[in-house]
Amino acid sequence: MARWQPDAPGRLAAAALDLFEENGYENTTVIQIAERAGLTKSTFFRYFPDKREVLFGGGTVAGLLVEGIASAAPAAGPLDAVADALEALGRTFFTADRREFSGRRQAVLNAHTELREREALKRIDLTASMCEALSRRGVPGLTAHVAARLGALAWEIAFDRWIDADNSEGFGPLARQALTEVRAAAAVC
Amino acid sequence: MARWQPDAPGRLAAAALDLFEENGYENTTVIQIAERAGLTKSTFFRYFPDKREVLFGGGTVAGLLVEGIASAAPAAGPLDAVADALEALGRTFFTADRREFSGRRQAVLNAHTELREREALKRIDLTASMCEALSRRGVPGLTAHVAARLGALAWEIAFDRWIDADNSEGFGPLARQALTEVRAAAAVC
DNA sequence: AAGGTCGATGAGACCAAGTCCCATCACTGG
DNA sequence: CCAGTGATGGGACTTGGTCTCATCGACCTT
Repeated sequence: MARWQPDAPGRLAAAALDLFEENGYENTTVIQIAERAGLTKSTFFRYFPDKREVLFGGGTVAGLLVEGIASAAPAAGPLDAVADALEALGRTFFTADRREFSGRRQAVLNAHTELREREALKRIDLTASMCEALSRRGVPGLTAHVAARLGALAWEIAFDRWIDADNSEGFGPLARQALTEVRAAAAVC
Repeated sequence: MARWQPDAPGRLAAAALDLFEENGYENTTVIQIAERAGLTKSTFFRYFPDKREVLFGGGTVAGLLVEGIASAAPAAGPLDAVADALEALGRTFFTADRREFSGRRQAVLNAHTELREREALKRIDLTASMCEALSRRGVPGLTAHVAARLGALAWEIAFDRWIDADNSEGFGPLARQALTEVRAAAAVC
C-alpha cells in the first residue's frame, strides 16, 4: 500500500480547474485547492511556483514545437516547417481525449485576466522558441520572426476550431488548413 | 501654496523606475516606492491597481492607434493604415524627449519576468484593438488579424531601433521602414 | 468671519500569496 | 533493528492588495 495517493500535481491541477469553474479564479484560495486534492498549501507550492501556474503544467509543448521544426524536410519553407511542428503537436498533445479538458481549461483562462496574462507570456516565449528553431534551419532573422508569428496565429485559430464542439476533425489538419488561410491573408496585406 | 506636491502618480512612477533600476523589481517594496515619492502605500494603490502597473501608466496608446487606423485614407490597404497609426504614435507618444525614459523603462521590463508578463498582456490587447479598428475599415476578419500581428511586429522592431542610441531617426520613419521589411519578409514565407 | 463641504491623503486592520525552515513518518537497504 | 530517504505537514513570516475610517487644508456659502 502506497503511503501517499499518486500524482499529487495532477490532483492539484484537477482540483484547481474544478474550483476555478465553480467559484472563479480570484474567489478560490490555494488552501482550498490543496484541501480538495487532499494536500496542503506547502505541497501546492512545492509543485507549482505560483497559483496561476497550476493550469500551465504541460511544459513539453515548447520542446515538441522546436523538435518538429528542426526535423522538417530540409527543403521545406518556414511556414511548412511550422505546419509540421503543429501537426506533431496534434499527434502528441492535442489528442482527441484531451479536447474536453482543453476546452474547459481555455474557458477558465479566457475568463480571468490574471490567467490571460500568464498565457500571454507563455505564447510570447513559445513564439520566440519557434523563431529560434527557424533560425537554426537557416531562415533569415526577419523571415523567421514573421513565420513564427503567423504560425502562432494559425495555431490559435486552429485551436479555437478544434475546441468548437461541432468539429470532430483532429488538430493537425485544422492547423494545416488555418496556416494556408493565414498565408493567403498575408499575401493580400 | 498648494496643499500637496503636484502629480502624485508621476512621482510614484519615477520613484518606482529609479528603485527598480537600483535594487531590482522584486527587491523593492511598494512602501519604499511610496516613501521615495513622499507618499504612502494607500496613495500608491489609489493610483495604480497593482505594483506592476506603475510602469504602464500611459494608457492613451490604444486610443491613438485606433484613431490612427480609423482616419487613414479610405483607399489605403490594411498595413498602410497601420503605418499611419504608428506614425501618429511617433508624433504624439514616442517623441524624442521621451526616448531616454523609454529606454530605461524597457530595460527594466526586459529584466523582470513579472513585468514582461504584464507587457505581454498589454501587447495582446493592443493587437486586438488594432484588429478591431481594421475590421471597422471593412478589412475581412482574417486579414485584419494578420495585419494587426504584422503591425505589432513592425512596431517592436522599430521601437528597438529607436531606443538604440546610435540612431537619431524619429519613430515614425523607423516604423514605416520596419513595416516594409516585414511586408517583404511575409511575401517569402 | 464662521462653518460646512470636498478631495487628496494617511493610518491601520485584515486576507491571501508566496517563502522558509523544521518536523513527521512510512518505506528501504544493510 | 536501525539509519537514511523522500514526500508531506505545520507554522512563522514578509509582502501585495483591499477596505474603512480619520485627517485637514482649500474653497464656498451665508
